[in-house]
Amino acid sequence: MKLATYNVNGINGRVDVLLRWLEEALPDLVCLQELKAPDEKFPRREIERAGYGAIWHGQKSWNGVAILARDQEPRETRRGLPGDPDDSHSRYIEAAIDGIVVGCLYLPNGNPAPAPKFDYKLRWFERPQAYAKELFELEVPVALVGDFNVMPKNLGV
DNA sequence: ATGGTTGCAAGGCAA
Repeated sequence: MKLATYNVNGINGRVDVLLRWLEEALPDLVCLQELKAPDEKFPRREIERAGYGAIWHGQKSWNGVAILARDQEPRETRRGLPGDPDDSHSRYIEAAIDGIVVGCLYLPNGNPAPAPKFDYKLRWFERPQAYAKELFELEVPVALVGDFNVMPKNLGV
């Protein structure tokens, strides 16, 4: 299985490139971030025509995530992470496809640091970590994919 | 120290 992730920075501004890439790369599963479009403006038809089923969690102007599956419909298992009912950002969507649970994540950028936005990022980070433990305990195949906005170590810059 | 880019959407924000 070929699983890909792509921060599109605007699904409608990038849809031609996305379709060309789907045709060339033929990924089985695609996690998209930064749709920057509300649900009703997701280019469902174009993506269907390219041979992909899709689920999406959009938002006007910012954020927004989607999962595409080649020749099938992703079965949505969750939208939004547990732990904060007031979270209005569309940053997580999850589906079951071919016996795998696929989580598509777009973690806050958090720049600049230090600043309130960075604090927000660190707080937000707690929920995917807690939820990942829940998923792990299910002992089913899971792929958590997306734009984590994180580096493996401090470069000291 | 400043200017440098892009997308959304209609001015400024987020990245």
